[in-house]
Amino acid sequence: MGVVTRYAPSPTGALHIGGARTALFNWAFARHEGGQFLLRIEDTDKERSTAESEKLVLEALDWLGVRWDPAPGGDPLPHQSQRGPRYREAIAELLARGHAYRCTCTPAEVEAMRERAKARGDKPRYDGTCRDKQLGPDVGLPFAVRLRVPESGGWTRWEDLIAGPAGEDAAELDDFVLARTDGSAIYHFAVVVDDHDMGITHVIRGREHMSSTPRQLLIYQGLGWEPPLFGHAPLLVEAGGKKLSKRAESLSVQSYRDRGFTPETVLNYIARLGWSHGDLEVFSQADLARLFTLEGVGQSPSQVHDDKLIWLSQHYLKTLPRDVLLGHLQRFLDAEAGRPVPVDDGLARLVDLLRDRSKTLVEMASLARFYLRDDVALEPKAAAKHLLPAIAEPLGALAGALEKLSTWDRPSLEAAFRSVIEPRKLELGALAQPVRVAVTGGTVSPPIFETLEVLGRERSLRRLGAAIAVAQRGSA
RNA sequence: GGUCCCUUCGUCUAGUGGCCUAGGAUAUCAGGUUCUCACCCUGGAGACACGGGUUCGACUCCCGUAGGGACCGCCA
Repeated sequence: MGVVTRYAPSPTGALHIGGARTALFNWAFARHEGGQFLLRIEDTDKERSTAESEKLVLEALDWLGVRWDPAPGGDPLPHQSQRGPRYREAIAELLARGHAYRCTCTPAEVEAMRERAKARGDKPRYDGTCRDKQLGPDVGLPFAVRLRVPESGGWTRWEDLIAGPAGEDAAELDDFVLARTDGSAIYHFAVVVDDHDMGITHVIRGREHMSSTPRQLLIYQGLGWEPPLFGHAPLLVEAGGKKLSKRAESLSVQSYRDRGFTPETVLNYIARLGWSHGDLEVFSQADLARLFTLEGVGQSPSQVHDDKLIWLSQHYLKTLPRDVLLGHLQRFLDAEAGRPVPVDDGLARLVDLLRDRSKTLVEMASLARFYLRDDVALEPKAAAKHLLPAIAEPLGALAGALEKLSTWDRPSLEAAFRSVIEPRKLELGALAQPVRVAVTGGTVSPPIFETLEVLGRERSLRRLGAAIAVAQRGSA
């Protein structure tokens, strides 16, 4: 029987990178083992679950390229909210087997007994008031259903695929609720039933779920089902060391996208958070499918820092195939230009020139601004420094030489520059920098010949002319 | 409070008793290259939380201490 993993988000907000990593680990493990990776929406909390959140989560997974397989039976995306009847059936089964019982204690009463236990210095827990009452379905009072936790025994031991030997004494657990008074199942129960029904063989999730694993094991036990194998990955924490908050908007997958990181970058980044493969740093999605093992997952929490993310971003900007890069870049180009931008030959070449100089797609689009728009303004500081009267004459000479050029390519452009600087004993930089300011408005751009070549004769000469006028006025 | 978990350079990590005067990456610093910015190249600084054991030998095993964290709901 093959490996089947799953990711089971609750749609209560955008997918943050902690969740994305869990999804990725499950995906990568399943692919590596030649198994299946399933998705399930845990929306039993009607208060907090929203369709918009679900959309955000799916969109994030899609953007990252994490694809899932349909569940047994063909449902591409099971929702817990649709499975109420099945949970009731399983609850009835557990009741019938004597591993659960009806409890008529009200939440207020339970709260009170917890308080009393705490006051005594004991662990706050349900005291078993209804455990042996043998209450039937006809008690006449609203009732919840609780698990009958075995008195003793090493029931909750398991060999964690990541953490190693784990578990605790069942005596530490109290008789927790499985079904609410309205008959609906609580999370721990729904998860067990779902994982069983979906044929999940390996549950890979965050460490925060580790201490609830014993309870789930007890449910499997009560139902007489074989539990899956568990692997609990260390948490992702914020830069300060705090747990990732659901409200950490800045850590949502979408926010990384909007900051101009490519999906390849984000995927690689989260893969290396808590997982490693020797000294390798760069992994494509295909690499992950090939190399991912649970042995490579570490034990300690990882902080989310931008350092390596930015380095990876730069790496992918430099190495991604041109069409892939342009696909990612398009929306940033459009935003920078303020209109839909057709990607012509010149723009494609410019993008190649920008690969080495951009940390993000946002920066790349910004550096392309001089090409995307004709309303580029001269930066005051740059103009004040580089467009002085003394440069007006050489710039004029250059404009004249450029106008006479029969071909507008790198060698011709360079020859034109030489014809101006050599007789005047100027350094190339003395002329290049003013020209750069003239055509891009600022002091940063790709090498000057390439910049002019890409911009084209018309636009270059027009901007040069305007700059010469500025230089002449310079100190006057 | 209880149970459980974690602890190697700032950060991500390699390391499964001798290969470790602890490796890589990133960040940082200094040089080089250069028409700007970057890229790139070279070099520097930078860690086994602490204390006890076990052992011929401990970053690696055990115990304790400290620090950090997760979980203890008719939330997921």
